[in-house]
This record gives sequence, C-alpha cells and structure tokens, in this order.
Amino acid sequence: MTKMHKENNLTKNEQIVFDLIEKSREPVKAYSILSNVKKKGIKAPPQVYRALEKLIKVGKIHKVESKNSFVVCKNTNCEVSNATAFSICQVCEKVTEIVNSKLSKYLKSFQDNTGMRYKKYNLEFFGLCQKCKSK
Amino acid sequence: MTKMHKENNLTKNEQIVFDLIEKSREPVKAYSILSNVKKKGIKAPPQVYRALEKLIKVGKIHKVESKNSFVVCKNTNCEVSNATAFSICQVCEKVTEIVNSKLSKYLKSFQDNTGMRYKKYNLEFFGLCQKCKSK
DNA sequence: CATTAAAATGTTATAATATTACATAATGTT
DNA sequence: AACATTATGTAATATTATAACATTTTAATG
Ligand SMILES: [Zn+2]
Ligand SMILES: [Zn+2]
Ligand SMILES: [Zn+2]
Ligand SMILES: [Zn+2]
Repeated sequence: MTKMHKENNLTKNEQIVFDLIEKSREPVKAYSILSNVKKKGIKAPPQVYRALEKLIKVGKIHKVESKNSFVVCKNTNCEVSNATAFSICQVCEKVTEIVNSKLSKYLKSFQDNTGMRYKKYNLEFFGLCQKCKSK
Repeated sequence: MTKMHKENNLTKNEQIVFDLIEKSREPVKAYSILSNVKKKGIKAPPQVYRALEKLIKVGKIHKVESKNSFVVCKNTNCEVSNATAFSICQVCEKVTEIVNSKLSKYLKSFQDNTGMRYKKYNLEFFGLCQKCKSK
C-alpha cells in the first residue's frame, strides 16, 4: 500500500477518521463516522473504533463522554489527552473545548482530601451557549 | 398497588433500583442492576432506565460517564446532581465521589474565556488509588 | 532480496448499552 | 364515578462497542 497519510504518524484509516472528525466541526458519533467514511473504504465498526482509540491516545481527538461523541483537540493535544475540559450547551448541544491554563493548572495540582493527586482528568461543563442564552 | 416505598418520594421500582445500587457499594451497570432485580419483579430495561433517570434527577445517584455505571451520591445529593466529581483508579477501577467544597466552589464560580458560567458540571479524575499505588 | 516479525487492516459475529412505542395498572382529583 | 396523571409492563429495536480471527502491508533482519 502506498503511503497515503501526511507527514505525521497516522495510518491510512486513522487519517481518514481524523479528517472526517476535523471536517465536521461538531462532535461526531462513531457510527456517523462509519457511514461517512464508507466511500473511503472503511466498512466495519472495528476499523473506526481502532482509529478512534489511537487518535485519542495520541491526543488528536477527545471523547465527549456524556455524548458518546468525538471532537478534534483544540489545545495542542492536551498534553496527550490527560487534561480535557468541555463546555456543552444544554439546548443546542454545541460542544467547545475549554482552553484555560488557570483551570488546567488548578486541576492538575488538585489534591483530594486524602492527599491523592491525579494524572488525568476530564471535565464537562453544562450551561447555555451565547446563542441559546439570548433567545 | 400497596405503598411499598419508604418515607421518601421514590416509587416502588425506583426504590428497588436505588437499594440495589446502594447495597453494591461500587459502580453498577444498568444490565447488572437488571439481572439483580429480576427477583424483585423488574423484568425489562426500560424499568431500570426509568428508575435511573429519576434517581439521577433527584440527585440520589450519579452516572459515572466514563464507565457507564451508577453510584449512590455521597454528598447530600450534590445539589440535585449539578456538581459531581469522581476519583477513578486506573488499575482497580475503584470509584469514589469527591466531596470537596473548595473544588466545588471553584468550579461553580468558574468563568470561561468568554465570561460564560455554568449551571452544572461533571469531573472525573483518573489516577492510582492508595491500594494500587502501594503495589 | 528472501525471510521473518510486527503492525495495520479486513471481516463476521456478537456483546453491551439504551430508547421507542404502545399497552395496562395504579393513583390522585373533581 | 369519571377523568387525568403517573407509574408500570412488555416487545421490539436502535445505538454503541468489542471479540475473534484472517489477511495484508510494512518494517526489520540476515
Ligand atoms: Zn484537547
Ligand atoms: Zn446552545
Ligand atoms: Zn453526589
Ligand atoms: Zn486501585
């Protein structure tokens, strides 16, 4: 097979899945990805889920857990996906990645009551986006 | 039907599901709940999911999104479930609800870069629990 | 370049999670 | 009692995700 991917280290299927998520500009679900990349030759769920897993691992995308959806990282790969925060509109379901160094510093240095620190977190905020608030 | 529930406002099925989650003392999955309450007369997924939805709404349980599991609230119902934080061990999968007023104050008053505030959040921290760290 | 090992892909099937739709029963209100 | 509302029962199906195994591609080695 020819080298179809760009000058990063993504494989062909990973690149196809990444391109689709990036293009969509809103959270995408795995089976939506699947149906949209059929024309590119990806035919079955495992091909999509493998790509998603790898893309998450290298920090190029994140999973929005409350929506079982995937978005491209807007934040220099979030230190390889160990520190993610999202803003989610409860009305229109718009999802935005929060890039805020004060917040990430606070959470990365957070110690719980037992003194435990954490390597990784995921935070999802819910509210009304600007557009929905002004309606 | 006789009034089977206790002096709260839970219905029969809600009480059955709640009792099971409470008893389990670790996150429980919906179909695990279902199989364990069959003997109580709950036979189908919608009965479980309806109860879960209501229990979440009133703040008696939370969903741990990254694990598709449910836990009882340890924190005075988290102001009716609008502010939840969990500690999740990456090895043994132990889940603990974090009760920390500094953290909750910080997050409730958090404003993103656009000045937006949020009514609700869910935070999941990942790391090693005491037991797994000392291995 | 032939051989082998490792990584990636292809494919089928199935598991796990969750919801829709509609029927029946219980409860509360007038 | 009549009606509306809430809760429950039930079947079917939709959605999300993984297991298992075969094949192909790529990388590494001699
Ligand atoms: Zn990111
Ligand atoms: Zn909105
Ligand atoms: Zn709680
Ligand atoms: Zn542990």
